Amino acid sequence: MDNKPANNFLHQIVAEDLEAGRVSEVITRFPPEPNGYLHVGHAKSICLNFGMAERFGGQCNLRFDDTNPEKESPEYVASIQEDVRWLGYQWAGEVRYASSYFQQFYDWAVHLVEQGDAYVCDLNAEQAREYRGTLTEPGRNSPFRERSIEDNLDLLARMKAGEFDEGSKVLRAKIDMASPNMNLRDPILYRIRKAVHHQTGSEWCIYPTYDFAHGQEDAIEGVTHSICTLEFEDHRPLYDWLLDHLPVPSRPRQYEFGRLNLNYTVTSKRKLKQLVDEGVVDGWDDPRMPTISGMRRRGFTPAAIRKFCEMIGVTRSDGVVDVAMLEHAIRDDLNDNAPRAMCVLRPLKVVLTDYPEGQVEQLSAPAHPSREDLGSRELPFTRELYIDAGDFLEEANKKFKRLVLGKRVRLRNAYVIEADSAVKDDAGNVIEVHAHTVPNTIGLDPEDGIKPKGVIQWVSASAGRQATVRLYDRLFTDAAPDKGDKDFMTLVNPASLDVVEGAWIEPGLAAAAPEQNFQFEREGYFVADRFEHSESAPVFNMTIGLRDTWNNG
RNA sequence: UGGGGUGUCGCCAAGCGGCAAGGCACCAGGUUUUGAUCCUGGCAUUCGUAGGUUCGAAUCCUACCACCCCAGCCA
Repeated sequence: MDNKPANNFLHQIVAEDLEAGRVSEVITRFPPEPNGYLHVGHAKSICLNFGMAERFGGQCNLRFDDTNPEKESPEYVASIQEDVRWLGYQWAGEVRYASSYFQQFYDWAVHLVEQGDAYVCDLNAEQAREYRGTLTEPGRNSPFRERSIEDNLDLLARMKAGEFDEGSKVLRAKIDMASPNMNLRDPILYRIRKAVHHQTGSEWCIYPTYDFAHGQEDAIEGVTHSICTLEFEDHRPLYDWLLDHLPVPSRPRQYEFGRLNLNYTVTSKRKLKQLVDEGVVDGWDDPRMPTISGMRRRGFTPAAIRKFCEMIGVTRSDGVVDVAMLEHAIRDDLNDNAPRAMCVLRPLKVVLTDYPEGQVEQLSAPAHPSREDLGSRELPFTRELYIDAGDFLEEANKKFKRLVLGKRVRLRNAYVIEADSAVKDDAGNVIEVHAHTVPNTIGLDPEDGIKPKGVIQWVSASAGRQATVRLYDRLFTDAAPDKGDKDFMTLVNPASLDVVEGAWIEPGLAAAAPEQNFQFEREGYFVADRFEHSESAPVFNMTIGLRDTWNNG
């Protein structure tokens, strides 16, 4: 309970509350609305809320804030639970739903009316907007503001009974139409929505607004610290007003933190949904998406995402985090834990003219340079093999540490070879390289003392397997696709996906389990696709390339 | 021009009156059968600006400036 990652201002608040005895235990909650898939911004909130409970020995609830049936669906309810679990968190007890408290909310609405603190208003949406005033001008009281308690009670009951049309009436709190805080200008508590709700069906035709639900949900669940993002700060006075005017069972407190912004990324459910709906990506879990499920499919690990959230911290300032930090987090995890393997993305055949046809040597290579516990794998070595086309040049300067005619290069985990000639097609393209092995160089330097310039990966042409490898680049070409009046849809990177159909992989890779991570040496980290990879038709997704400091940055 | 916030290195972020942590990125070396990893070193005489209080301020006070949020019967 006391081995903490970094400290942040909320940890301090909670620690002080515990110490002062203001709360005896910490109860937090992660309250998504099931109207989209969770994204990396939610991961920050999840890590914060669940992490807080973990750190202080409390509990964290998963509660769906399902007060708007028109935008929600069971698909989202399911995906959200899966994502939270995948991140490694366990919520306290059963999953909760705001909708399961609807009767209580209604009873409290009646309570407010009886106290003279709420009234039924017949203004339509446009009229209500007019009466609300503007940022600089106070609003005016609704002509329905002074209805009698009896009338309000009757009208509210009939709203609930379905007697009125959508939009014709709302229940509003009677606070202050002249408040400089717009949220206090008689905020709407209930609206009529004759929609089927994914949890309550047709039981209700009036639904509470966020403001009339959130604080009470927290109070019902005994939430002590209700953590939300900065844009709800102006709602806190209303959150408190409602709790002060209702006979709630506990008194939660709201605290706000700055939401996560990532450059080259959009994190808005609306925009992510648009990318999905317009087919820019293949779905919410497309590996290019910053959704939890997209990152999962891309090969990110829960540990890396949690590490990232720890790195960026929690504050009240809203900044833009460099995606390089997210990339660092996943590289760091995978460098430690991903087995190494070899994959040739752009195959160029090499024939070792001195190597006997039909001969196969089973070479053994460690799965990881420092993790002996990860074991080793067998690499069949044969006369014909593939290297990457980018690893050969007929002639090159000394900076080029790969294969050059007349020069040597080490085949990773195998022999040093020397290139003799290049075979070209009619157009002059190199289609094959003839080379020979330097004897006795498995695990040893050449006996003549002439060391190879570099090391390159290879795959046996006869024993290797072919695979589909998907290479990804950032989804947006602009560092701030979300900012200003730019249309983010026009900033989509046309080259964000590159599907390589004819890649060659070392034989053992075909048997990889879906979601297994690897480092394809000298290329990057890859993962066997969660849904489409199979031993007979291997499919790998690039998680992130290796850091490359070759051409000065 | 109303209200609520935030301003510390290119980015994130410690700092809570005693003399600017750390991470990312970047740069320079070293090791290396991954141009990776790893290791070493460098990287804010200065904390939005201007005043003030104090022996002493990023930390307190004042004014100003910049940016973000709020006028959904969304959350």
